[in-house]
Amino acid sequence: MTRWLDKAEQHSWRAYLLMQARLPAALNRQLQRDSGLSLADFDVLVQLTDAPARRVRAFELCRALQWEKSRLSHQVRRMQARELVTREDVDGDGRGAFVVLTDAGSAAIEAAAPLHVEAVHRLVFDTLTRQQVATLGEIADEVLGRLDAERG
Amino acid sequence: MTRWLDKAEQHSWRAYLLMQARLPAALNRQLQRDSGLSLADFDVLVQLTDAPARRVRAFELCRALQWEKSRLSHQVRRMQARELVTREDVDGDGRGAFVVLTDAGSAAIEAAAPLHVEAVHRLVFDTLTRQQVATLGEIADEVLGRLDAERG
DNA sequence: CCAACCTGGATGACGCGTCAACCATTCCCG
DNA sequence: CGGGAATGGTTGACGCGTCATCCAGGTTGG
Repeated sequence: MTRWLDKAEQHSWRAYLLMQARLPAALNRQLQRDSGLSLADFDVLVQLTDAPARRVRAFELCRALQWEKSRLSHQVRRMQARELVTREDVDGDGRGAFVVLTDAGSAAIEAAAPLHVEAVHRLVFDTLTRQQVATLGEIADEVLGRLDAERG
Repeated sequence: MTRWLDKAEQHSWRAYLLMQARLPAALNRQLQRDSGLSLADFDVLVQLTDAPARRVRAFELCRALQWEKSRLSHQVRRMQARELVTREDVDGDGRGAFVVLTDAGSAAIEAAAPLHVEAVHRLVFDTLTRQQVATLGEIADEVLGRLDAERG
């Protein structure tokens, strides 16, 4: 016997699905329009900005961003083509690769960050109460816990 | 002066972003593994199942799903290749097109639906309180309102 | 009537994301 | 040692999603 969703669950689920489709799209458009960056670009650049010598090992980027390696590889290739980052060999480990922030990349994220965080404020936090913000965090933590549990 | 995110906002935001990346991915994998369908396939098939004569005008599907027309067109092309749907001309309007559910499509979603809703229960609703479910809906409605206002 | 406009839809290019396969290097253990 | 397993990374194919562009068929106003 299938457990279907009740009225309240259905409404919340539908609304959540819609938000989850439209919010990233809106933030992406804003970033793209104002700074020529995508959300994925932004995430990578943030990690590199916070790193010593503006460089991070690829596998560490994967860990920090929770990305799989092939995803990072593709992303870095595209960003390299736009000269936001470069790759460098690691001496001491012939397999490894550093992803290195370029000056252009640095400039791009410094320009983008304030506009992006402002958009996040406008679209999300300005309309939510402290309580709602707290609950959002709890919900996400719960679901993430479930996801981790499921993967064993 | 940029308004950065405070501690609580930052935690909620990060957790939300992570959930939003991993939850659809997990649901997609489940659906793909158990039924050979994607979430996008599922959404389209649901609409068609609820429709008289198992067919809906393309532009009505766009309205119902909040998709843009090119997205639907691409999706229908892929689904048609797998014989989940077909297209039919509309008599009375030479531009229009019906998207029509096939028997294979009908069988696919009937098999997929119970497993999918079960996964949604397991990953989301089983761990949330009624209050959290309600708040999730409120949050999504707030943000969707903001998004609509911005496009105003 | 017909030209301008609007609507419904398709297409191509590109970025994002996953999966599977592959390759080189390094590690580890018998 | 030497050979198999693990690690770090790349690549190709494919589905998803957006944007810009195009097109045919309708609609409307002068």
